[in-house]
Amino acid sequence: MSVTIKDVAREAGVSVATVSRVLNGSSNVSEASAKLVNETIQRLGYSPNFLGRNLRKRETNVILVLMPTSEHSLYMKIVAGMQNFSQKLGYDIISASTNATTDNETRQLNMLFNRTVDGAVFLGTSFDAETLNRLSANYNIALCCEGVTGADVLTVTVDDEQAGYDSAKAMIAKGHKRIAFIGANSTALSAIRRENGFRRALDEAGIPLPDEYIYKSTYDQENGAIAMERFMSLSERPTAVCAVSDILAMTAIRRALELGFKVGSDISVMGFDNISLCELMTPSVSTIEQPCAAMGELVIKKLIENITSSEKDTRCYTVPHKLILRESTGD
Amino acid sequence: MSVTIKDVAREAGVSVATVSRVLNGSSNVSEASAKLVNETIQRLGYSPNFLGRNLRKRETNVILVLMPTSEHSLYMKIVAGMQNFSQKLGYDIISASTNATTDNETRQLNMLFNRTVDGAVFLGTSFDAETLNRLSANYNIALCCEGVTGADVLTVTVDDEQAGYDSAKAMIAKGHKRIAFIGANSTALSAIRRENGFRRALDEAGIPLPDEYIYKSTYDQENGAIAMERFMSLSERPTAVCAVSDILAMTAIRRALELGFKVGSDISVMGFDNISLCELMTPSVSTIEQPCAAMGELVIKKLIENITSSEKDTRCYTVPHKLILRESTGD
DNA sequence: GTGAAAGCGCTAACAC
DNA sequence: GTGTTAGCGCTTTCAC
Repeated sequence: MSVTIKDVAREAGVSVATVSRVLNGSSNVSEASAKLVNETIQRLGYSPNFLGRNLRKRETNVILVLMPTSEHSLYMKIVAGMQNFSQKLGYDIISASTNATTDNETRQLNMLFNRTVDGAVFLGTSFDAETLNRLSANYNIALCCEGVTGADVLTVTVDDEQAGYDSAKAMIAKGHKRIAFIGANSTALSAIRRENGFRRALDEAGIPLPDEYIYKSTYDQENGAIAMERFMSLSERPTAVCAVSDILAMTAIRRALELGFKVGSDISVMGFDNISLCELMTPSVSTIEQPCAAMGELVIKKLIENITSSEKDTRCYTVPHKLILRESTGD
Repeated sequence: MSVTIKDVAREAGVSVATVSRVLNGSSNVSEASAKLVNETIQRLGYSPNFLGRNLRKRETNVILVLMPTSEHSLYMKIVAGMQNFSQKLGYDIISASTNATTDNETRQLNMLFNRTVDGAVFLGTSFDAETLNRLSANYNIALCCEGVTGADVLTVTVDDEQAGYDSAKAMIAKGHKRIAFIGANSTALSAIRRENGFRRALDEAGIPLPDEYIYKSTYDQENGAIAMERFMSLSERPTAVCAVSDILAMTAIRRALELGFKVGSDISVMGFDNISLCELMTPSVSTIEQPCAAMGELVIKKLIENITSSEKDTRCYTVPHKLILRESTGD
């Protein structure tokens, strides 16, 4: 049914080795046979079976990307960046969503164990440092976007502490003196670091931070609304809010509007990520941009280096973020 | 380096055949050796190499999903539905974005040609009917969400004509007499059908449809704003607008707000798809829901049937849509 | 119930 | 330049 290298060899009157050579661009083949073979390939509609090839070469040139959810445009942008870049290096990217469950994550990782892919990058993971270290010792893996404390694994993120600092600093620069924070009390390292940066900025500016100005829960979108409601019911309301994600900022904004406040004047709101919706919303959302394409490219570059080299780079790389001011902070 | 079935066999003191048998749950193996083999597998941390297995079995149990863009939550929801479902049938889903270019699409399809996957489903495609028919003759493919005229290929969509009809009908039921339409003059069959349904509803109700009430361009988000601007500058402004996508509806809404109109009273707007943002936006967006999970499940079910059977089902299946009214139409 | 051996489609020595 | 051949890791007859 399916045409194989053998068929091509027979039809072209050469050996399978010769066909393989033209397939792989080997120089040791005469122009004449190359032409003949290529014509035969065309004529038979032959396409090499990569199961055979990959089995023999013990590599697949495919990298798996695992993410907690595929319904977050941030991840999609990162994956797109990876795809564009890896293509040039002859690698394919395939991706899967784990729904943030360890079960799914473990199951998806089988592709790594069963040698269907050469490496994996986690856009957030539910594995602990120990598990990751064990994985990293035996396979080529990397973390992107979200690091894990104590994990001695190749990692690419923004400088979350500095980004949190910059976010707060932007509000301070606008003259705000009462600034609240919507965080996440998950174990997410990025959220913790952003909060640390936020606190440092207020600290440096001598701005007090009452406990009621900090709302920490999960990344679930409704928490933005809950936080805002809580803030705006305080006797001394904040005039600005920094959130650890755009989605949280957006639902916070929506609730503020519903409560009758003018966003951008009564209350300013900063997001984080710069997902495409930031521009679409009314008001548009100020935020810290994560450079998705750059992060994706760097992590893929480093991971492929690990795959193709004998030594393993397990360092943590940082890419530059960017402050973007829009209507939600009165710009 | 990597532990193979041979290692397990040697360590357990049995033949590779026996190991293979316990791996595949064959009944013809004594309880004793099964136990022994399983222990050895555990001890050595063995994981079967699927390249070898798939090569031998000539199947991968993997299905490829190709989509124009991964930054559309509609597609992500469909893929999620597919994933949850296919898992039960022992299949994995991998997905890739084509950025709507034939080049990318062709390149991605190599996974089908090189036998890395058993089948492919297109969430929209740039291939013409002839190409698809040729593909379908030699491989297991399916279309989901977006059909192609003349393509004799397994297809699953909503009844777009009826959905367009229902969208307009909902506006008519609310008493609107001047209803405009934001469409797409792309070759997208769904957009054409939705427009046909829209026209039928107005026709049946005896409502005139001046040319200026139809704005057709591409699915690019800015076109919603352009359309709305055009509509609202007419001497006789429409009081309702139906769009072929939520994104177009949302940018239309945003522009209407910017122009000082009250959305839901001055102008009602209907979207299409029911992406999660519909609820998040202010005002929330009325729409026609596409049943993502149901579409994903059905197409995967049918495709797997094709893969595992000798005859090929190339019919077109339809799944039920749902009208959802929210604030943007004054509800 | 178990093992020996063939072979899935391919690449890469090795010989010529 | 080219062909022969071994073997990647696995499943599956076929004997026993």
